[in-house]
Amino acid sequence: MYAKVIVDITHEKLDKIFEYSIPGELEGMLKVGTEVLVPFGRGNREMRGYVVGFSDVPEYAPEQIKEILKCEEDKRAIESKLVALAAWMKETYGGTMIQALKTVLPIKTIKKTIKKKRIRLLLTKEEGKERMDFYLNKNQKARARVLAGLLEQPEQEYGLLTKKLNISPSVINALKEQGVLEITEEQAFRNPVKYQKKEEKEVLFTPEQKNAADTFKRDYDSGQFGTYLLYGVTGSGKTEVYMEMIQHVVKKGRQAIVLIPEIALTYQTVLRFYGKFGERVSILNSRLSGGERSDQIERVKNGEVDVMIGPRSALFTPFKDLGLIVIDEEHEAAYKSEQVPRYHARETAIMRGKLENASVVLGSATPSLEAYYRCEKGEYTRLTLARRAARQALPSVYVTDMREELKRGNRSILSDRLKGLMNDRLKMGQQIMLFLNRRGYAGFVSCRSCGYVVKCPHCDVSLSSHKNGMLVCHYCGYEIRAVKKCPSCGSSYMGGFKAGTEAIEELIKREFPDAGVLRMDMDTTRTKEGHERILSAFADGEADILIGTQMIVKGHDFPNVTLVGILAADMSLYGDDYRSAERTFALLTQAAGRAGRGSIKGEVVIQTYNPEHYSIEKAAAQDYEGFYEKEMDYRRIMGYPPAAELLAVLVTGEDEKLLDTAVRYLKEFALRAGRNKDLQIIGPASPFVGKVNDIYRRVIYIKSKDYSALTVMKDHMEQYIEMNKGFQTLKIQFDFNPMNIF
DNA sequence: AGCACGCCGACT
DNA sequence: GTCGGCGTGCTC
Repeated sequence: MYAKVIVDITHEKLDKIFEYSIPGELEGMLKVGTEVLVPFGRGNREMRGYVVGFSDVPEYAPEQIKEILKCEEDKRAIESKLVALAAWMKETYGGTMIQALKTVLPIKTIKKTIKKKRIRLLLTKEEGKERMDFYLNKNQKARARVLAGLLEQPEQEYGLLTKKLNISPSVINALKEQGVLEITEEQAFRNPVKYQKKEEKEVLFTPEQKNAADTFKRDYDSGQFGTYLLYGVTGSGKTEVYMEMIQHVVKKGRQAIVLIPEIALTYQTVLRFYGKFGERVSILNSRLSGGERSDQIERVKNGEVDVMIGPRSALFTPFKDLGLIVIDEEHEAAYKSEQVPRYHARETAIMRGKLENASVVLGSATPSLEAYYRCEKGEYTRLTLARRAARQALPSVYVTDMREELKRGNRSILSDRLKGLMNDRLKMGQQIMLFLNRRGYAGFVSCRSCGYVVKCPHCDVSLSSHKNGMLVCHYCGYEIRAVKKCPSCGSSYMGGFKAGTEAIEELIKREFPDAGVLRMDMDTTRTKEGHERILSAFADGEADILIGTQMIVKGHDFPNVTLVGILAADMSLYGDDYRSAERTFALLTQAAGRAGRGSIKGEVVIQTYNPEHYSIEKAAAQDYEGFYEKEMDYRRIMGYPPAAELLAVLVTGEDEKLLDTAVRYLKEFALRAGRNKDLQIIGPASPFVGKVNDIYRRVIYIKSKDYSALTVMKDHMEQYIEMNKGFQTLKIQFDFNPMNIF
């Protein structure tokens, strides 16, 4: 037997799998993920590595294969479990083992950049000069180079110095021996958030909240570590329930991970956790510097942290004894990775839970169809919070049909009803949120005469018009001046489909000149903390109206908001994507849930051209179950997840002809390989966006009732691709149950 | 990364 | 000749 071993993933050159033979006494003791000690390199120095697979036949020249020295079964079980998780991810989502390991053990890569080795000169200026003459006399050029560098700046980074001066490690070592310099490794952990633990307020739970927490605790205490769906309407107090569960787990000496979509990871949310768990909480987010990130990991390893809050990647926090993983807003698309391995945090969390005997709690007001479906099948336990925590009523929701408005001669973006209600609120000093549902369409420019649409020459998407008179591609950043005349028919009726937040802001300011207006979108939040600033300004009552896109839906609680207007509610219905209806329903429900969080009952106006579509109808009625039934029917008929399993094979390349041939071969191979199986193979198709940055894209879809049939197919295809040189210039990615149809 | 190998200039 | 520094390349 032979074992595949990964030695160290921090250095690119070693970033591959090595093969070792397994000595008799270790036979049967090794598993995927086990840490082993192996001889490495010419000097056979001992190195730590991880087993990532096995084989009966060696792939490498057998006479050159060395033996594993020993295995350390339990010593560092944490990382071993994470490696085992990586192996599962590779199997389930495709890609290489190294890619999987890099996602799961990012600590090491980052650690090196932080735990920076530095070189410090130990000599004074005079001593240095003397030494320098000595080296020059002996013609020791490299040593002189280093010394000269250090005389200029006595302390420098190891990597920087060696690269800049082209110095090999042997030179540094020699100088160290001579006492000219020393090598230091800095290490100081910072805590990114300063705060004080507030004295705990007594939380009064509603019967529903208590019931949910108690069910969890009972199972947990009896050693049942399952998956729960905490299905609670907006404002039902899911966070309190999470915290109660976490506290239970922490009291038993175990740790918890809380996943939050990046956009919802606001200071406010984090503060609530700090208030309860004090310094033993840590956060990971993209705004932390590399140093701060690795400090947090170091704190975790030292056992200084009980609760880690962060986005998808925080799932891999190396806790010693993980007891609970919470995934808030479980339906969010951000939980699916866009990079290989394209894993879903929900499934991966459940797998990690299995490996570590931890429970998983998924929370949402609008659960993903997947999660709800698994509840129906009895795989997850459902915990329901049907009422708002402070007993506020759910808001009243009105749907206005914009076609009717048009017929009545109202050509404005605002329906008469919304405008009327807005005037009311402004008079009463209450706040309004206007939510614009735009996904990719708004702002494109077309010819009203011939229908010509201005597109990006490098990407297969239309350009968006910006206020500064430029047309911009949101995929590659390409920019041109706005055209006045149609390049196709020459007519001058070129017009933008103005529906961006900017345009709406202008209109609102004109319509309500006395109201304070804030706008929040990609442009206004680009700066660091811009997001936070706008939200807190609005919370402090500095403006009456907040206009924004998806991002205003999450996070802050605004008790003074009593009216929510949803403009162009059906925008997200127009993608030919099987998840459009689900996304629309979730967005509308979440947006509507922003209204009436305080003591006054809220109202919501949904403006649409499609009032009879079930996602809008059911969202207006706040009827999740009704929506679920309808949507599941559709998924069943069409064979989309979660009714069936779907694998997208995305192939990209610069040479369109080659791409087409390769994809045709790949499909033929899939047909042959899946001949006797219950598979459906569709395509190849040009995706919705067929070209990005001059790279063409094609996609093949494979459907099956059985997920494992798809992973088997993926393995076959991976082999086929590796064997055939023709695929070398192309990039092929597998996406299981993709979040959108490409 | 870190180790050994082999090249090349300097010196007994 | 040989000693020792320095760059290069490889690691199952």
